[in-house]
Amino acid sequence: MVKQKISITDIAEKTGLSTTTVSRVLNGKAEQYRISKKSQQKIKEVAKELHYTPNQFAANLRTGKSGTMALIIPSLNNPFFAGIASEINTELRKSNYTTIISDSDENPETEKMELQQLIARNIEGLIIVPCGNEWEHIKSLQEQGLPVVCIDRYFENLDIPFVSTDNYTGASMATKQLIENGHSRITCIQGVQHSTPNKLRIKGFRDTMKKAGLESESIVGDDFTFQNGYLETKLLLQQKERPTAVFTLSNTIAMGCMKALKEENIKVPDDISLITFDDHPYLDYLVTPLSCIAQPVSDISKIAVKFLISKINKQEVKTSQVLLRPTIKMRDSIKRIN
Amino acid sequence: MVKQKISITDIAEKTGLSTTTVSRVLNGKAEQYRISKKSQQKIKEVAKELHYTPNQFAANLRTGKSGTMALIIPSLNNPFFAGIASEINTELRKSNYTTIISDSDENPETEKMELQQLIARNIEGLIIVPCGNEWEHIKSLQEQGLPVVCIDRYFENLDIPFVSTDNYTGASMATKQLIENGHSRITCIQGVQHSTPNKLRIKGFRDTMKKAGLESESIVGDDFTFQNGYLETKLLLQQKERPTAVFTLSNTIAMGCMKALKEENIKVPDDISLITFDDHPYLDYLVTPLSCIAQPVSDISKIAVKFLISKINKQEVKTSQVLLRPTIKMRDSIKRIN
DNA sequence: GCAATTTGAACAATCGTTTGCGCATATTTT
DNA sequence: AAAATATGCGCAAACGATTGTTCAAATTGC
Repeated sequence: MVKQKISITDIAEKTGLSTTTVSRVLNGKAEQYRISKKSQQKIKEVAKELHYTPNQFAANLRTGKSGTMALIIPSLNNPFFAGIASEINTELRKSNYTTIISDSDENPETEKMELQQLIARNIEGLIIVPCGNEWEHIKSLQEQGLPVVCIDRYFENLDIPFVSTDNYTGASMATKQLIENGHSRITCIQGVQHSTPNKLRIKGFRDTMKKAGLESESIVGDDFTFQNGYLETKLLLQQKERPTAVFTLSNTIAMGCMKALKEENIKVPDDISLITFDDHPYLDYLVTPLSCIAQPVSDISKIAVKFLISKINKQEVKTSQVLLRPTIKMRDSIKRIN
Repeated sequence: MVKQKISITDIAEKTGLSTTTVSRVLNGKAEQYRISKKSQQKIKEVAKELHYTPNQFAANLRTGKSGTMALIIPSLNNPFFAGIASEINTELRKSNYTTIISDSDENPETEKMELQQLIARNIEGLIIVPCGNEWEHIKSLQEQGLPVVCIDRYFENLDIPFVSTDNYTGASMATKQLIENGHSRITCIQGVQHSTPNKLRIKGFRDTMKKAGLESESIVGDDFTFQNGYLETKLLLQQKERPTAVFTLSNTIAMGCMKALKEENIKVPDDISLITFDDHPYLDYLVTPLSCIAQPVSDISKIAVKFLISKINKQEVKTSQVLLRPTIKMRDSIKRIN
């Protein structure tokens, strides 16, 4: 703590006015309480001269408002989430909120603990990428009056607002692309199974396969990690009949997959085609520029913030559950076969 | 804010004890103040039953301790900084601190404003990657008693603690590597010129060139961005006599460089060799796996946190200015010529 | 059995702001 | 010139926790 912090009282003394008046001027309520221009000026001058910074804690204690929002994501190390964090951080700052970013590390217990901490900090709102399939602790916060919005992952049939990608469509697009290029033996490497995006992507994949008369779809994996992508691909390559195409459900999985392919000296797209969920600048410069389903990260973040702010301002929002359409970015990782 | 928050007073009422006693028990000072086991138990039970969470604001107002640290980085979107943020976040949490991550967006004015905000939040310590060459505002905070440590970028000849990479050595290693492979026309694309890491990297580059009798070194660029890397490379390729090797001073610059090279259909390393500062998982899967100077991100973060905690605990630290040795990761982006 | 000590806990001030209410003075109205 | 209204500002009580000090009751010592 910076010692000798100067308070509203110091300004009051120096100006010969009361803390009440100082507070009002500094909060822009001067007009409302008819403080004379002269006093206003004096107070502002002295405040500047003394380098006054209000003690948020005191103000917050009094008002119950913290000016703080919380963002909980599964991992800052995942570029997808880092991007979201960055966007939300700046977006919230525009509305004069400070964001506390927490990393649940894909662990529901950690998530709960962080949430506790955050509550103690009197957060005014929460944006969360829930990392488990339990929703009670989140729902209960909402019921206590805390504005909450889920992003990326969410809970269906629950009235917690969310903003996410239309994962079903995204996966369908990717799968269709593969099929149209003649692929039929397609393996999908998935992430956390119970997560809504994963479920919907899988559904999109399955439905599209089925519609094309391709029943033999194979789905493997269980985590949105590099590790998972690597291991599953390794296993995949052991099979007698390898797939001709792989659809990875995240950029992290894709990276793991690529590592395995590289080790086994399998070329994309000549030996195997690849498409993934999530875009990333690097994807353009890979051995084979990777085709992907790009999520509207920026829009997701902005809408989520908007929801939160509206809730706080008690504005009515018609819809608060939004799915944004992803775009497919074709690069060179899919080979036309047959 | 969650309404109907229960306070220490509620517990006091329900147990028939005073807030004093409740506070002491809940803060683990029961023994010190000889609170009976029975009372302790009762208080803890009721606290749990009521789902009590302390109001940090009240506590902090009283104690002046906020349990909050600040981290200011130039951009969460840069994977290098995102990695640092992630590490520091979890590291500080281990010591029971909440971290507020701020994004200065490479803008000194923004940095100053954020700092103001953070001061108002009574942060107990600051880890910062300063984004300008002004240090007064940071130094002044330190002089007011705020523990500060710079990471990555820092100020020489100032007694602000810092943890960074030995950039001079890193750049020397990279340059030497290039020279040993027969390169003499080497262009270095730098980042923010006044930043200490950049200056030292440039110095390492220059000295190594000079030592090898290569005086004609060319240095271009002025920002740690994708843009900068792209534009400078574009310009580079216009020259009559192109360099045989490029040394980019960050991963973002490298990406921009690669984009330009790709557009002009220049192959790495056949047409031009490339090495960059900063590692990233993706580097392994690029068209040409990119050789790099990897910074010890994890160690930097951990040491920075350690410094901060020591300062707060008023422990003496012998040295508080540390440069960590980077490692060179050879992949396939350097061609032996001549 | 009375003083001395220990045990267990409460009083009340405090941190820096905000805010409902109140109260002089100054100005205008009639 | 008295009444009504407007202007400019301050009092003092919160907010919820922490803490130096005090104090009664229980226990011990002699």
